[in-house]
Amino acid sequence: MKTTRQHGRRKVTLKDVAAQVGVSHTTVSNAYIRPGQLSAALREKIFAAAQEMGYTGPDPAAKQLATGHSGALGFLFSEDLPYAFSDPAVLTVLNGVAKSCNELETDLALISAGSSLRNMNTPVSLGNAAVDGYILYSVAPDSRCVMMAQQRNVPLVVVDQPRLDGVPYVGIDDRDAAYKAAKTLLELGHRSFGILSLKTAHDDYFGILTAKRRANIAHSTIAMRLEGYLTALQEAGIAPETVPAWEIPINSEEAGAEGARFLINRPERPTAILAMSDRVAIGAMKTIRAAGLSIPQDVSIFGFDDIPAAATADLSTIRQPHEQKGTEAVRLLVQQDGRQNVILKTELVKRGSIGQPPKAEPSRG
Amino acid sequence: MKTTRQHGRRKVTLKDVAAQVGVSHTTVSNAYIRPGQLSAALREKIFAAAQEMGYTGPDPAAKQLATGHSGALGFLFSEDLPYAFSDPAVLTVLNGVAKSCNELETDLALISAGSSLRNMNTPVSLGNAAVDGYILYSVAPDSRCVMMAQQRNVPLVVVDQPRLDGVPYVGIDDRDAAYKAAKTLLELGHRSFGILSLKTAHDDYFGILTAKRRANIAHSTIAMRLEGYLTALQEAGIAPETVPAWEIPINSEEAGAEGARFLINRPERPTAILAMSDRVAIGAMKTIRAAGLSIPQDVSIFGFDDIPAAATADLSTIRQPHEQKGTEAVRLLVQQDGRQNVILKTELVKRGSIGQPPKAEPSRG
DNA sequence: TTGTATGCGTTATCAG
DNA sequence: CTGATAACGCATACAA
Repeated sequence: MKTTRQHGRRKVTLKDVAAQVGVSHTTVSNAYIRPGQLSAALREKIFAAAQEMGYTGPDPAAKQLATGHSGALGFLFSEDLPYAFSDPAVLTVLNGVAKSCNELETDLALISAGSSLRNMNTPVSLGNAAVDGYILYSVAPDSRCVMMAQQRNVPLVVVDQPRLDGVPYVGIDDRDAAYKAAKTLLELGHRSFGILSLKTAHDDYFGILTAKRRANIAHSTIAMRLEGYLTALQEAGIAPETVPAWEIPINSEEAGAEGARFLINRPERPTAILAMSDRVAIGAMKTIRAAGLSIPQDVSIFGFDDIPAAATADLSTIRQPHEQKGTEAVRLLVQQDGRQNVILKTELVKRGSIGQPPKAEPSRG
Repeated sequence: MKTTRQHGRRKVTLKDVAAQVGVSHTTVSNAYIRPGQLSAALREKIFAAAQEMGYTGPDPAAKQLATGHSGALGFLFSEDLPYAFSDPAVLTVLNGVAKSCNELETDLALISAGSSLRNMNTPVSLGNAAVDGYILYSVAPDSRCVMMAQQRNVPLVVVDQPRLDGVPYVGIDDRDAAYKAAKTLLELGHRSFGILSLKTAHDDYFGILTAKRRANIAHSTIAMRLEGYLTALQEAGIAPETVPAWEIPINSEEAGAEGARFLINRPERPTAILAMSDRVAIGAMKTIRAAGLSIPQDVSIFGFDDIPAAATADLSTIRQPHEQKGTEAVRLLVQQDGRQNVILKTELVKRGSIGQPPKAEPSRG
C-alpha cells in the first residue's frame, strides 16, 4: 500500500498552488487556517486554483508535524481489533466516544495494543496513528503500552483499568455493584453460590480460580468485583474460600457456558451464580437449561453490564452507563484541566433470572 | 488538547538519543528501521538509552512525512460517527475490516464524512487522520468526499456505493437479491405489495416514494433493490406504479415502524411487505402486531441484510456477507493491483415471517 | 495584507 | 557499518 506520487503525477502542495496563483505559500496557508487574514476575493481565487489543480488541503502529516497535533484521538485496548466489534459493552463505550468525537469533529483511531504485545524484544510503537491523546480502555495494568503511552507526553484518560497516578480515570464502583448483586441473591435466601469470573491476569489461563490466583489479580475491576461478591457472602457467614469460582479467559458466551458446566457439576450444586458479565451469564444460562435445570427455580443467575441481550434473556444484572463512559472519557481528554476522576453510577436491574432457592436441598442426583 | 512539550520537559527525539549514545541520528534511526545494519551490541545500547531517556520510538507524524505512509487506513462513511456503532450491518463490515487490519498490523481510523458536508463553502479536509488509503463505505455519490478522496492520490476502495471509474468495488448484486425476495413472496401467492425503501437521495425527505423520486435515485444500491422488487412484480403482472412505497430517511426500527403505519392503513392493505433492511422490517413488524394483525397470517414481511436480530425476530431476509465485505475491501486496498471488482454472493433466508396471503380478501374494516 | 526564514522529527541517499 | 546532507509539506514568528 504505497502512497503519494504513485498515480503518476507528483503530489500537489501548498507551494504549487501559491506559484499558480502568484502569491507566497504562506498566503495560501493562511487561506485555509486564517480566513480573516485575506481578502475574500483572493481567498476565492486561491480555492479555485486549488480545486482545479487537485489540491485537497494541507497534508495531515505535515500539518501535524508543524503544529504538534493531529485532530484525532486514539482508543486503545488490550484485545485484538475484531474483539472490539463483537463485544456489545465495548461497542457502547465506543458509541459514546464516537458521539463526542463527532461533536468535536475529531477522528477516531482504533488501536489494538495486542499487536504491540507480541514482539516483546523490539521497542514497538503504540500504534502507527498520530493522535493527540489516548483513551486507554480496560488495558492490562502490566501491559507495555501503558508505560509507552505515559512516556509519550500526550493527554491520557483511562477507562475502567488500570488506575494510574496523575491520569484521569473513568469507571464505576465495581466493588459496590458486585456487593449489591450478591446481597440481592442472599436476601432471596440463597446460601450456595458459584462465581464466574473474567480473567484475572494477563495469561491464557482458564479453569478454577485458585486461592493463589485470587490473591494476585492484576485487573483491578475484576479484583473489585470479586471482593464485592465475597464481602457480601462473608457478611452472611459464607466463607470466601468455600465459594467455587471459575476463571474465564475471554468474555464470550461459549466460555460462560463452559464455566457453568464446572459449577453445576460440583458435588454441591450452587443455587445461585454470580457472573462478571452478561455474555458469560447468558452462556451459562444455556448450559443450565441444557442440563435440564430451570431458571430461576433450580438456579438463579446474576450478570453484569446490562447489554441489550440481557433484557431479551430476562437476566438480572448491573447496568453500567457504558456510553457515558465514552463521552466522559473524551471530555476529560479534551479538558485535561481538573484531571479529576469520574465514577459513574450503576443500577441494579432485577429480572426473571433470579428467585428463591429451591426448597428441597438439591443434593444432586 | 495541546500536545508535545506540555508535561514540562521537551519531547525527546532521535537526535537526543543519538547525542546521548554518541552516534549520529541516522544510526539511531537505523536501529529501529533496519536492525541488520547495526551490531547487536550497539543496538542494545541505543535501545537502553532510549528507554532511559523516555524515547518511545519515531514520531508517527514525522515518520509519515518522511516515508509517505502512515500504517493506518481510513474507513469513511456518510453518516455521523455514532451511527456506525448502532447499525449491526455496518458493525459487521467493520468487524471484517478490523480482522484484516489486525493481521496487517495497521490501525483503523473511522472517519465520518458527515462533518465535511456541513460547511460546504470551505474546503474541508477529508478527516484529519493521515491514512494510506480509504475505504468508502456506502457514501452518497454526490458527496464531496468522494471527489476529495479521489484527488488525494491514495488507494481507494468503495464498498456498496457509489461505483467509481477505476476504483475497486466490493458489493453484492442488489438487484438480483431483491428480485428473489419479491419472487419468493409472489410464489406464495401474494398479489398486493408494499415497499419500505431506504433513502434515495441526499436530503432529509421521508414519506411516500413518489414517481419523481423513483426516477431520481442517487443511491445505486437502493435503485437496484427497487428495480429488483418491481421487475419481479411486473413479471407477475403487477404494475410498478401501483405498488405503494414509503421512503425512510434513516435505517432504524422507529422509521420502519412509521413506514409500516402508512402501508397497513392504505385502503387496500398489502398482504406482503418488502423492506430494504432488517431493522426497518423489524420496526414494521412491531407496528403490524400492534395493529392486531398477525405475521404471516395477515401480512408477510421480507427484510434485507440478515443481521443477528433477524433470526430472533424470525424474519425472512437476504443474507449479505457483511464481514466479508470488510475483509475484501482491505484486501483490495492493500493489493491494489488487479483493481478488479468483487461481487459477493447473497443468500435468501426463509423464516417464519412469510406465508401464504390470507384467503378472505381483507378489504379492511 | 503579504512574503521570508526557520523549525518540526524522521527517513533516504550516498558518501566514507 | 557509520555519518553528513537533503528532502518531506507545512505553520509560524517576524519583517516588509
